[in-house]
Amino acid sequence: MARWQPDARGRLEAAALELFHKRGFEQTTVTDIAARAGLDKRTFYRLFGDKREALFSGGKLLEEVLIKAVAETDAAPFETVVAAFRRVADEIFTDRLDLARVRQSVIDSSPELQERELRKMGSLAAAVSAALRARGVGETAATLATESGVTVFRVAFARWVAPGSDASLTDLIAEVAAELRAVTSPPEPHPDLSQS
Amino acid sequence: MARWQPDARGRLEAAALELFHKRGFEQTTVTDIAARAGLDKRTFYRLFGDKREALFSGGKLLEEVLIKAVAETDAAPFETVVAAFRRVADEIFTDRLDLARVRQSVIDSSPELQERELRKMGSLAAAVSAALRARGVGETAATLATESGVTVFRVAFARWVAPGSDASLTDLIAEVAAELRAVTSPPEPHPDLSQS
DNA sequence: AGGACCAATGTCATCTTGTGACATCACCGT
DNA sequence: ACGGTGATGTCACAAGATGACATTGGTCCT
Repeated sequence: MARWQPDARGRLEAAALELFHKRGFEQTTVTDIAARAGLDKRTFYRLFGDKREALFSGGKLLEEVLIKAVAETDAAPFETVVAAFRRVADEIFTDRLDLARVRQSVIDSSPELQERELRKMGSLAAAVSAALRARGVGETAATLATESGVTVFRVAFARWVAPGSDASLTDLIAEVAAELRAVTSPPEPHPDLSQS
Repeated sequence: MARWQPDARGRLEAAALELFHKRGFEQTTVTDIAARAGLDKRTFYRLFGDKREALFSGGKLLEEVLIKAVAETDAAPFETVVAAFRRVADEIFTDRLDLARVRQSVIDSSPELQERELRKMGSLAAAVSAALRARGVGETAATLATESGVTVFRVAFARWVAPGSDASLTDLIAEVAAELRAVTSPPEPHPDLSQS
């Protein structure tokens, strides 16, 4: 059973991350990636929809864990989503800070990759929202709770990978969630009339 | 001054919207668009960065109006952003429902266009957040208020263009903002112990 | 054993996107 | 009139993406 090297997909992902990091996304050709993995360009396109997708295969696991957590949690919508993201932080991102940093630096360097990341977040949000609705949450509440939860996760994630940071992602998510609650709280009737 | 037909950019935008709508985004070639506008493919790429950009030129005006509204409003961060979007709704989207519906149907039909729309929203959010920070709002609060405001706008906009809807975008934004506040309010300590 | 079959990969051809380099052409001010 | 100038057209080409077909070992069935 040694006709081909095993795990072609994994080799291509590793090669892509490496080359994107070293030369930049635009300067890396799909043929380069395939060659470094000992494969052909055509094989790359059989395993990935396009050049960017090699960086985003982990999204599937993320979505699965998240959906499962939502389905198993019984709380108010927004709290459920936040709790689900905290569980994801524990189960998936702990011990992967270095990888996350490299990956994020690559994404930050390319608008094309940022677009794809946004799209992944969007489909993630759609799945979470569907999971909430499956629990009886109304459509609007599900959407708003999900979007707010995703916002919290994104801000917390950005802090987590920022240089010099050392807090755990779980804690950061809890902190940012509290801050969002404060920001969206109904305003004081006359906030400008007194100092308190 | 009739060497060339005037408003090449506008003609290309109209041609792109028409062809994307009639044949679909993928099935429309840049050469098709240029030909229909009586121009050359190369000219298209001088006016637009890529094929999708022909659908998103309005974003610049949107950002300007939004930034101006944020700069001129003096209220809490989230309320400021919501108010700014309501002003945008009045100044830009009123009387453009039909166009918005066509445009949205085109975007909804193509993942590539959805990616671009997400990116536009992202840069819009960055600009709004910067405008808030220029008014002394802290970085985290600015980000969270902006992202929440954008979420409100997106949900309201989706309702506005949905078939059968007839409420004004301004009113929808106010409604959704109230719903988001409700969703992110701190939860009751023991919500399952009594019916109230 | 021997051949049919299969799944992963390679090869080739082709279209489209996007861009650099250069040509064209009518209008402009002097 | 003449040489800029700016918007446009023409040509060439690398890279992304995809369909059609070939290759190649391994598996399974008889």
